[in-house]
Amino acid sequence: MQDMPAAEDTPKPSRIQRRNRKRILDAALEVFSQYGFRGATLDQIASEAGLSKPNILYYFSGKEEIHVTLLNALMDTWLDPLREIDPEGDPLEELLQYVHRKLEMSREFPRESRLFANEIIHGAPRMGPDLETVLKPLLEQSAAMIDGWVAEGRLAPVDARHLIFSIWATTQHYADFDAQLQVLMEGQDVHDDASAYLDTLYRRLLTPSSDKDGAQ
Amino acid sequence: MQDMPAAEDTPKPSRIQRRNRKRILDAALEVFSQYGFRGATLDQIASEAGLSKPNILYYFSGKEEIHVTLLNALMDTWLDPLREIDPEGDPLEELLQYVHRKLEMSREFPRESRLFANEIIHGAPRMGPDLETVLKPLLEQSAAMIDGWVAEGRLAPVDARHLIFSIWATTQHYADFDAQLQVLMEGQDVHDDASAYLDTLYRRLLTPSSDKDGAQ
DNA sequence: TGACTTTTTTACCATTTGGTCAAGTTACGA
DNA sequence: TCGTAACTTGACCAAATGGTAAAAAAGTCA
Repeated sequence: MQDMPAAEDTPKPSRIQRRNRKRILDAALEVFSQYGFRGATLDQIASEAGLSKPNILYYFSGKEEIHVTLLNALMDTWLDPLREIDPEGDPLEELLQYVHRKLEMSREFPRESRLFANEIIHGAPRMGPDLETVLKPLLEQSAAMIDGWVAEGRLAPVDARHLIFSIWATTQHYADFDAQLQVLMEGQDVHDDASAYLDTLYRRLLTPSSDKDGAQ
Repeated sequence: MQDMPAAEDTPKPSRIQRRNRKRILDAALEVFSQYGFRGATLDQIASEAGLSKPNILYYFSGKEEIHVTLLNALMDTWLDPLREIDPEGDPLEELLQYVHRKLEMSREFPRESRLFANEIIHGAPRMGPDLETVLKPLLEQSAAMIDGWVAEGRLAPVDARHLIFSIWATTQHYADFDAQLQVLMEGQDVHDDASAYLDTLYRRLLTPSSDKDGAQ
């Protein structure tokens, strides 16, 4: 955490300041997630936010800073579901709940998902540090927890890291590839079916063989 | 198929013409997949191709045409693995083979995967028609085949369309989110583990219960 | 080799776009 | 109500970028 550029360290964000920064970030999320970093223009963001371009640059030092701000804010909420897994809970149910929470986030925050996906696809030029310092430790911790569950025989043997990757992939897919799904499943209730399918998928993968001492 | 602009309908592409068009498309794939459509510049593509910018515009009418050409060419090879599923083969093995072929494509053609992902994430502005006319029929056909297998009890009950979506998601993830994986799994042999994991995942999902007549 | 076609390059635009600046305008405490 | 600080804007840049035009160069074939 070596931020705080010593220039303007939020002494006390005024009411109007908070409001406008929020407007800008909302607009930027919309525009960036739709057109990508280079595809988005400050004019678009300004127009979407209902502010003038110079006014936007009054609140943020540049296009880049807006993008980075969004990405940082995103990272936290994005990983919340993973943090909420209870190591004391029932392994299978905890993981299934994680899947469902993640899928729910794809439905509720598709723009955030696409913003993130876009950043990673392009090599994560602005997220390298965060991935290393925030995501990686959390992955390691979660993987260790899952490994523990497997060792105790409370989950079927599974590669913990790739399990997590596949949960990310399958759930975020519904947000990131929405345009494709719209064409392929026009009108159908994609998310409800997805929820049922993913439940089946991970239940069959993770349910320990009920032989002899088999868990529940 | 209402193309063929009546202007230049490839009478006979000269040797040098084929060579340069290929160079340009190679370079464009590299640049587009890395920076996205708007993020890529003709100068970059030209430099990567070892040609001058005007020279590129001699072979393609514009940036857009290069991109569309790439996308169209991609669609075909991209769907080949799905077409190769043998309706007469063993259901489980056919589908597992499909998974492995798809994963292999992610390893061999990550740029193509990212190009495609990028296009879809941004709303598929240049692929709408192709998705409808090429992808959708193929999906329907494949889903029908899988439904048939399930009905015969040769596969565990499963939502065929979402099964296919999840295969796409999990395999392409390894190409599209490579930057993230590099950080999280530095140095490790991601693909081999992925291959084993996905095999387990889909085997457990699809293996029909070995009881007498199956069904749940 | 000479006439003709294909390919390549050297300048050059016109527009877009991120960003600046100085001059307003508004909010707010004393 | 006045003064100061916070906020907003119109007018502008400079650089980047997609694309054009016309001439030069390189092939090609008789």
